[in-house]
Order: sequence, then structure tokens, then C-alpha cells
Amino acid sequence: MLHLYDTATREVKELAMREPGKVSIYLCGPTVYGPPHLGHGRATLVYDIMRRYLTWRGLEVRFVSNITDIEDKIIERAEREGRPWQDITTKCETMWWRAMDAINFERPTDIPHATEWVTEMVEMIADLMAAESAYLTDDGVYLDVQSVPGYGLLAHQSLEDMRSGGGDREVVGAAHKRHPADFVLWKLSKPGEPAWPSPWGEGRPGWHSECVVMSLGILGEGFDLHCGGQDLRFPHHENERAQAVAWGREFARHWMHNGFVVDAEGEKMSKSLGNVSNLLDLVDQYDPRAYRMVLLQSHYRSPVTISATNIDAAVASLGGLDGFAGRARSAQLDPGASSSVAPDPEVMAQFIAAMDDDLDTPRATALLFDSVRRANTAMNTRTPEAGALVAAVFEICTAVGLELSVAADVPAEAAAKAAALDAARGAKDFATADALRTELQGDGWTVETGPSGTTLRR
RNA sequence: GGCGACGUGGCCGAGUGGCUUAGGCAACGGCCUGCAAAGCCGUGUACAUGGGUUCGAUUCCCAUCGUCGCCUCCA
Repeated sequence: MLHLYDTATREVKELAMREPGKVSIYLCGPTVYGPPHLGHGRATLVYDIMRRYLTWRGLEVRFVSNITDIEDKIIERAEREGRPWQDITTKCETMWWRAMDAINFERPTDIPHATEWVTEMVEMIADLMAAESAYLTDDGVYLDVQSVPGYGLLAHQSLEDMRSGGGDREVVGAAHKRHPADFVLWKLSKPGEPAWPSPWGEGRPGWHSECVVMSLGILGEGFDLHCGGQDLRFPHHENERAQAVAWGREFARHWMHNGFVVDAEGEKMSKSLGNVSNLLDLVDQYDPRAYRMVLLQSHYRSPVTISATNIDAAVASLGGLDGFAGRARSAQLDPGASSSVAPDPEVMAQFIAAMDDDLDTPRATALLFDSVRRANTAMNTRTPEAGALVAAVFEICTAVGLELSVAADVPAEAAAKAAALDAARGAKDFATADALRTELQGDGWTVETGPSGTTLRR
């Protein structure tokens, strides 16, 4: 079974399932106050690949990912632009799904919104108050982290060390808090701000509270896996866990974090540095599959550079894969063909071994390309094993969410030119044939002329 | 200050104490082709630096240099 690095224990260990055959996963989703960027894209793609793979292995995956639709950033923007905050969240969420659909992110099984879970959050906070793990100040309710055993599990730092760090950084709400690391569970609202009722006054939930309540509410105690970007490890995930512990609930049993997206200079893309690239720009300008391909070729925990060079190389490699898919179809060996056979078992075993080893997609991708080469050779020589190899290639692509474009839409005009090209070649009128080919290439087509005629590909 | 990651061939990017030492992109040579394209075959003295351990290190250890991340904005 799948083995994954666990941030809490810092070792690769088997992803244990609470219920055999069923996997429960919670992924921290976006706060909808701006356009999705490359970092969001990586986080969703990494887990999309994992989720598809687990499903492909025959497991029933419950994959929950939230939308944070109430948060300070949203309120700030609403005030700045003088429009209702719901206007921002609905528009940004629409944009989010447009980008996610473009990169072929399979929708989660559950998509809870923070605003739908406020009542449950208030109940949790009341419990924490009753247990004296939380306290009220004049601006909200805070969690007393010193009351939480094992605080720092994910940060791998003691409260002491965390405190000595930070340095000149301003501690949010320092004046009200018992400890600098204490964080807000319920924020009392100022006039005009969005507000929900609570025993402590009207207000809104703190960022860290929603994910605890929603993950436990939907998946139940001791769910299998909690994941997100490295930047959520601390404080967000640490604080989620702290609330669960203080609440007396068993939380996630395994923690997974993906590496950052870095720019050409090797610096992390982050909103505060202002070096984020819009995910929609990427999918509009390039083959939307290119991002997935780049990520497949690097390990999910390593930082990955996204640059034109990188993406271009991925686009080129996808072209090769599409060409392969086209050839497979011509040979009646693609998955839809009646003569299709079972995927080569040895290739599939190697694929599973790679993926089960902490999602070693680089190794799996190498295997994919090796299999493509073997399948090409087998097709060229019409060897019987071609079918199984071709099937293995398609199978791997399915398992990682890579769609090969088998049928390129060739406009009638281009198709006519291709036919004319073949006719000219048949008549040994090579001058005309070459002219037609140059013309087609000028239109951006890759012109492949084989024994059975000319095929076009973009 | 504390914790952590990393430095691989033209570029991207895996991995390993010695065995044909990934894969992608690009380049070059060949096969194929009317010529190409696509495909296939082949080519490139890669592992930051200095020590150490070892029969043997890119892989282990130490040091140095460099890059990056986290230590309450962030996927």
C-alpha cells in the first residue's frame, strides 16, 4: 500500500486506513479573496494525483476540501473596494473552479464552506471555554496553547524556541494574549463587519477553527490524512491540531505537506513577496496539462521551479505522448478499440511500486516514457506485445490524471491539404507535396507522413 | 538565535556505496524516407569545495562556501 512521508514523525510510513478499503482525506482549500496562483495549483495537483491514484487502486476515497469564505483578507478587500464581501467570495470561488477545471482537478467529494459551519464552530469554542483551554479578552476568544500537550508537533519546535525566534516581528494581539503563540478562535466584530451570534458577542470565527470543525464533522475522529502546502504546516495545521487536542478529539493520523513553487530566482512564490503568477494565465497561455507534467517529473516534497523553459519542455514531451496516442489509435490499440488487451502486468507492478514509495512520480514518469519507447518499437515491428504495452501507457496516464489527446480536431481545410499532399506524393509530384507540407507546417501542424498516408497533429 | 531543506551533465529533474550509474527537453551522428517529419538506435569524461571513513564515495561523516524555507499573511 501507499507509503507517505508523515510530517509529524518525519518518516515515510504506510498510510493506515481507519476502515479497510476506505481513505479519508482533508485538504485545506483556498481563502477566496483573489485569483488562484501557481502555489494553489501545485497543492491541488499533487493531491489530485494522489487521490486519482488511490481511486485507481480500487480504494474508496472521501476527499474533503474546504473553501474559506470568511476571513480578514476578504473583509479588508471588501472595505477597500466598497462592495459586499459575498460579492468577492462568490466571484473568487467561481474563478477558483475555472482554474481547477482547467488543470483537470477532480472535484472533491465534499466542499464545505466556512460560513456554513459557524454554529458548529461556536459549539466547539464553547466546549474549549468550558474546559478552560480558551479565554475571553476584549477582542475575542483565544486558545491557550500552553494548556495543549505536545504543541509544536508539526513545527518541531518548542514554544520556548518559537518565542526566541520571530525577532522583530510584531505579535498579533500581543496585548490581550497570555502567550504570544495563543491564537484567536472567535473574533468580536466591529460595527459593519460580517457577524454571527455567539455567547461572547457577535463576531466571526478565526481561520484555524474552521478546518478542525469541518474535517472532524465530515470525516469523523481519527481520519486518515490531512494535507496542504508546507506553509500551512505552521501555524495553521499546528493550531488545528491544538484545538482538536484541547477539545479531546482524535485528529488526523497522518500529515502530508507539499513543497513550494519557486520562481526563476529560486525564491518562494508568496503573496507578500508579490512574485505570484496567476494560474489562469498559465493555463490560458500553455497546454493546461503542462503543469501537471512538470509536477509529475519532480517529487512533491521538493521545491519546483515554474518557468517558461520548464513548461515548454513539458509541452514538448506531451506532444510526444499525444503522437504516441494517435499512433496507438491508428493501430487499433487504444483503450477504446475492440482489440484492446490488459496492461502489461510487469509495467504496472513497477508503476505501483514507484507510486507506493511516497508518491515517486518521477520514477513513475520515467517508467511511462520507457514504456512509450518500448511500445513504439513493438508497434513499428508489429510485435504481439505491443497491445499490452500500449495499454500500460494509457493505464498509467489514467491513474495520474493525464489525458492524452488522441483525436486532434483537424479543420476540413487542413485535412484537404493533407489529402492533396498524399495525392501529389502518389503522383510523384514532390514539388507540390513539399509546398503543401511547408504550408501546413506554417499553420502550426506537425506533419507526419507514413506508409498509410499523412496525419496532422498540433 | 532555534529548526529544516538543498547544491547533479547545455537546461529541467530523479537516484544510488561498486552492477548497462533514471527520465524529459535541447544538440549531434545513424536507420527509415523521394526529401522531410514522426519513430527507433547511438553519442556527451554530471554529481558545489576541502578533508575524512572505506578495497572503493556523487552516495556515509566533518568542515567550508552558496541557495532556500519555517519560527503566528501564505497552497
